[in-house]
Amino acid sequence: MQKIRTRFAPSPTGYLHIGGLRTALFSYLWAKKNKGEFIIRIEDTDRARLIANADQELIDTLAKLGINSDVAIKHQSDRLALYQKASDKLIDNNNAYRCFCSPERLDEMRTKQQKNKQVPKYDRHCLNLSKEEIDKKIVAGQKFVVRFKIPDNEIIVGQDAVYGKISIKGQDLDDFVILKSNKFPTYHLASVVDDHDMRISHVIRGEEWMPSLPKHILIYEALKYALPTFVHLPLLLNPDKSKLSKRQGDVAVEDYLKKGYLIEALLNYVALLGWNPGNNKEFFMLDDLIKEFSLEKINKAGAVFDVTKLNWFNAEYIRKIIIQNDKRFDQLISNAESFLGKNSHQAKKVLRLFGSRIDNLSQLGEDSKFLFDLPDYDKKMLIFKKSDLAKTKEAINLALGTLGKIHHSEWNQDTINTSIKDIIEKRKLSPGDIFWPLRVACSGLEQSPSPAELLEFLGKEEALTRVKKAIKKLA
RNA sequence: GGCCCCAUCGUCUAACGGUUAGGACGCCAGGUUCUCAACCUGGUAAUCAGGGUUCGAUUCCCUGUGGGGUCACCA
Repeated sequence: MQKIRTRFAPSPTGYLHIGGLRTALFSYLWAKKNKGEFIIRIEDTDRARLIANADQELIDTLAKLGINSDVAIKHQSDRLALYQKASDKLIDNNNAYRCFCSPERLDEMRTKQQKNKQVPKYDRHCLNLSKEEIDKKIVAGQKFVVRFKIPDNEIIVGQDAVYGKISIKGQDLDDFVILKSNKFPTYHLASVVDDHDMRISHVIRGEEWMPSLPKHILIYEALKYALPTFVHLPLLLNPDKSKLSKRQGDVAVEDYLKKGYLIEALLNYVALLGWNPGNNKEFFMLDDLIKEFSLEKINKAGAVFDVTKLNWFNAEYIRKIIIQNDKRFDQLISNAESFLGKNSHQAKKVLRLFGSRIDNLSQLGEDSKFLFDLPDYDKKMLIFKKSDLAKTKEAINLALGTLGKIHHSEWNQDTINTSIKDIIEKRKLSPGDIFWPLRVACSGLEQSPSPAELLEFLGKEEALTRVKKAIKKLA
């Protein structure tokens, strides 16, 4: 049995994209499910678009999410000899040829073709250069690229684990470049050579690569490499169904992390884009995904990336973690701290108060502001809609008296609630008569966590100060 | 435009050729209640169209339509 080996091969031209994350995740899951190996490989063959340190940031972001390479990470730029060798072999076997056409000539050719409503395609100007001509040009220092020679009249048939059989006529293909004039390989050559060299069993990548699958198959065959299993993943889409891109909303994984999305939620949501477990289960931690992932359940149609549902997952995870109160809660707290600024030392208590009221940690700062700085409010706000001024005054004064008698050590929700309910019963008040003004007194808001929670959070001293302030307003 | 791929509620999706087409998000309503959220209950909403094949098509085939991807010395 062949060992399952997958890879994620980003090019270091920017940050990790949500779509990239999904591809990396599926590759990782398939390897882990089969006790195989997952490999990260850096495809840095485009020298022009290269961004310094982007490779490391890509790797770090994946690591944060729990996705790590099982072997040392290689860069294609360190392996040029390998591609050169493959290119030479292809030339020797007459599967490829040198092309000395200048970019200007190619541009001209293409515009002419387009003007004539033809498909832009290399005209094979250099296909039949004689050995002497080639040598002369090389000696003269002329730059050249190496092009793969597409066999005429051949139908290339490929097999994909998701899409099944896909076939294309050779005549629809262009003699594509495999080695650039700077001796760097193009993606097509480099990825085939590397996937073979690294004994990749499953090539898992986005659907946008499907049109070049025939080219890759041709290279595999010309190089006499055994074909891996190809797995093309349906695209992630914008709400308008175009390929997910930075237009409306963020696409960088780091942006989501910075905005307060939890890793668990991100992975869970992304895993369910283009894949399903075959049942109604929808909560998956990484380990569950490894257990249940399968290639058969990958969809063909693209999936819209819908932040609304991500938000729901995020809210669910925030609540779950707070309720379970295990070590993940500590991580959540330190995560929350970054959104609370100078009040970060209160992160744990703020989370308890707002955990069920937010779907994102980034809301914490704004939502909890009133706890640290009471906003001004109108005195009319203190009167419950089904109550009146007299009753409100009576209730809040009674509350002040009762609360004042609670010892500091007893100052908690339960005691507070018991005392207030005691007043309600004895004085035949309705809960709204007393709870409502207490809420407004503590928060200056009409919507907030319950008064008892607020009172406890504020602590006896600050709580009573706010209640007294309310009484003064009513006077 | 050429080539390739795709098509179930608004979105993510389920359904050996036989189901009142299921679940989730969202939305709406009700319940709980001092507010909001959470929570519970219910509701809303889909097989792109037309032809076949079949006793029977969401499902298989064809055509159309729609959407997307791709056509670089970028990946």
